[in-house]
Amino acid sequence: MTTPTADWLRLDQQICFSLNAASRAFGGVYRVILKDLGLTYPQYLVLLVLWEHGDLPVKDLGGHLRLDSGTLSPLLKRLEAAGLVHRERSTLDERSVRVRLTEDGTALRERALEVPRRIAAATGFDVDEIRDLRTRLDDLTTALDKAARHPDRTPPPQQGSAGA
Amino acid sequence: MTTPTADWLRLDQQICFSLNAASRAFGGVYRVILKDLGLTYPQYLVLLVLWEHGDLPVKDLGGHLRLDSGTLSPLLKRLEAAGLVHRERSTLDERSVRVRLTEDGTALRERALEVPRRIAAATGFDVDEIRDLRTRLDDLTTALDKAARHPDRTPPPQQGSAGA
DNA sequence: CACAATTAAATTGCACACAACCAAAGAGCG
DNA sequence: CGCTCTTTGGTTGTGTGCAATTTAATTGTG
Repeated sequence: MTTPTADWLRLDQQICFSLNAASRAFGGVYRVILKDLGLTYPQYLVLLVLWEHGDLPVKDLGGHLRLDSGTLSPLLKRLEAAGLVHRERSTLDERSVRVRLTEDGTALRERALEVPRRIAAATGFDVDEIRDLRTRLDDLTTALDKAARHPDRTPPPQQGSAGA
Repeated sequence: MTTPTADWLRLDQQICFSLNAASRAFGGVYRVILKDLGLTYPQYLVLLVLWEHGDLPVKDLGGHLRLDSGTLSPLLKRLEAAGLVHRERSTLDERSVRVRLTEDGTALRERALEVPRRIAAATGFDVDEIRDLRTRLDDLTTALDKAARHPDRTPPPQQGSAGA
């Protein structure tokens, strides 16, 4: 109504594109900072989960990170080649592969403690702003995930959605 | 001060990870919606720019999207194979390659007008919320880009930043 | 004009993401 | 036990994203 349809393609771009750009900008900063540790950003995320939760099967790791085996398998192979984690099949359930930190992987945590401060400094945002932003993003993710599971049960914006 | 150093690795994870997760969640929704148009999300972004600005050299396209030729070259090759754009070297400056929409590429815009409405519906956010979020994300991107260019000239977060 | 420096694209190599498919192992049931 | 179904990881193929290198064209300087 208020916006001509022709402008929608610009408005639309701004939402998703801003998110995409911010995500890649973060990636750029992490890339610089994590280079000292020999890690990529996704590898760092995997280690964060392991440092916090200890040994985990690949399945649970993917649950925490929202990643599937197609992404995690080669990534974990590289972390194992770097000597930071070790993979071993569970004896109870041989389908499951448990990911365990090596001594080097555990030790790397000490050096990683520097990372958050440097990232926070790079953003220039204070803690409250960050927390607020995070909350909104998580709400957005939840809504989008739900929408992705159902194909498109969204009623047109006109008309009251009395259908429920 | 307020947070034990050991918890920083969790706080840190939440900011960047929320952003990353939201970005990928958006990607998932776009993937479903754009499948009808035979486009990926980055390809759609390229077309958005071309629909808005008309013909552009690869360089300017990358400027709008914050992407370099390493990403754009193969992407544009695929768009050209799909018959949506055409590439031709400029006669004035033969280093430059101009990207031009074909008739099919121009016509696709009509069908793309549906996309923003479906995306907006998927988020469940209203226009003001979206705009506010976008503003913050753009601020974040600006800060991060600046920080990425300078290695690490950020003073410790204590001390009032009276410097301005 | 010769020649170094710069610029625009393309190419190569590496690392995600994700869909689709595959194989092995477990679970449930006759 | 045999059979099917499900679960868990792995593999393959496609498409980005980005660093580093290469090639061709242009610009700047003497």
